[in-house]
Amino acid sequence: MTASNVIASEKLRETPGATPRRRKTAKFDRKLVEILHTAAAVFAEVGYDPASIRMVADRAGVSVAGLYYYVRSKDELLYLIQYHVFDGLVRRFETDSAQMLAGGGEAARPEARLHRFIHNHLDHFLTDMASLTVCTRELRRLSGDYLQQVESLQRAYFSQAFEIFQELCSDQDDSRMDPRTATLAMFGTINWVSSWYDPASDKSAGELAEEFVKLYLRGVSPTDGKSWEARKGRGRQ
Amino acid sequence: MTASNVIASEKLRETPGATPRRRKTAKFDRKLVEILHTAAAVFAEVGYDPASIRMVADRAGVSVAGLYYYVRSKDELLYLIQYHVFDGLVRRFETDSAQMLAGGGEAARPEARLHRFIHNHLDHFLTDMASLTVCTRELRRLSGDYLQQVESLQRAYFSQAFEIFQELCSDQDDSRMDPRTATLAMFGTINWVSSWYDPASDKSAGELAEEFVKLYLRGVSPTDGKSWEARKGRGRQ
DNA sequence: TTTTTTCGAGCGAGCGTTCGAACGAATAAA
DNA sequence: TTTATTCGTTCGAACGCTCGCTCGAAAAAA
Repeated sequence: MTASNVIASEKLRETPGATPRRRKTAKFDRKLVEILHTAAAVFAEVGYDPASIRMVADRAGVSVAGLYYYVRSKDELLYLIQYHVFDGLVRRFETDSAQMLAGGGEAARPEARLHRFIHNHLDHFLTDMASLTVCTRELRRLSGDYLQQVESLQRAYFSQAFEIFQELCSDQDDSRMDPRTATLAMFGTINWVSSWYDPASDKSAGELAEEFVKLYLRGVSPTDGKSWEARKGRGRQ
Repeated sequence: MTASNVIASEKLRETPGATPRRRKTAKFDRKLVEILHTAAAVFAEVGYDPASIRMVADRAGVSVAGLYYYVRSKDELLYLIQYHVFDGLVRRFETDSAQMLAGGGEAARPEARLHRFIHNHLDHFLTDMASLTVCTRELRRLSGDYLQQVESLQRAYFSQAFEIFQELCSDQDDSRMDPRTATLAMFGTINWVSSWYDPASDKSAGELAEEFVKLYLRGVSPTDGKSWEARKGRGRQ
């Protein structure tokens, strides 16, 4: 987390306007990260637009002007949150994936990699629910350069999953699943988690990942699938 | 559509404040519906909060004050859109479901009913993308009585799907899927559609429903599921 | 002293909402 | 037929409020 915050903070200095930008001190970076977490919490609670910069400042224990010492705008606040999350997700799975493929054997199979991908996502989510919630709920609220950079990471994240589904879908000629549809279906499932998950009463990230993987690999009731397939074929409506 | 608009309009008259409320004329109801569609389009484009009442009024071809003749507040605009959509979804599937169960045979099987549920949802979505998009994107933006009423319909909608998954999950003792998790996974998938779907290049509602049902009934690559299940069992991370 | 960090006060803009007056068409009274 | 009355509908203008954001100076740290 600390490592990728440095990246986000570097990103921050080289962003659009190319204004020189204040720099230095580890203390600055530390407090910026603290502010980002506070902002994510506020955004997750009431939504990005209804949340005012004054709410964030109050919760962070600084004045409004003090907040603007760390951040250029409200949009940048959201941008840094989203960039940090997607960057973390992509990087972590990239590392994992390389290891799994290098190791070969069971871990290199697409089924195992799908499991890893979903687990990675849900684990991130449980670790920082506020940020992940903000990422999925305010998906396209930014614009211009901010949006472009975030979308670039989102595309990379999508590709990681898409490649897995391409492998999973290719070993069957008839009634083959479209890997793009399957990928989007899965993203829907894991992104939607933030709208219902309650850490107090729901399953752990590991258990949930297990269930999702089972669901996507073999469906809801494995023995029943084929008999239904055979019997069906009638039109409806 | 006309029928359920009457309902929405009745609902409108009996809502919270119990203020007498203006009434009469089919012309009023017709124009209200037109305004709701315009509002849904604007909300879908820029988001509920960034959208101003003036944007909606302009697009609807009325003045701001003129808009408030039809609607009590911006919140009510969103409430009426959401109420109308969920009411339509629940009612239509209720009717379908009753018919299917009464007819018995193939159509009464949970697999067929799942297909019907998903098709119903996606069909509604393609017919009125703006409204459906607003419904899923601004899920909990309302409060008080408005929120309660919409959530009540959402719960009803969830139950309709949940019952199907309960049947689907029950005929297997070992490695049984949790029907609640499966239901939430499916809602994630179909709600997420509004964030990527492009009617110009993507599949039709029917094709998409077919793919989703296949995916949830038997997973991504049916022949592979079992071999993976047998081989797996190793821990990870 | 120099540099980094903090903030009270306030700017202009845009927001959701309201008000009172007016319009047009239909109905009732003359 | 004309006039008066009503009632559904429309709107220009403005109200109060909150928003994101900035400024210049002071405090704290180096």
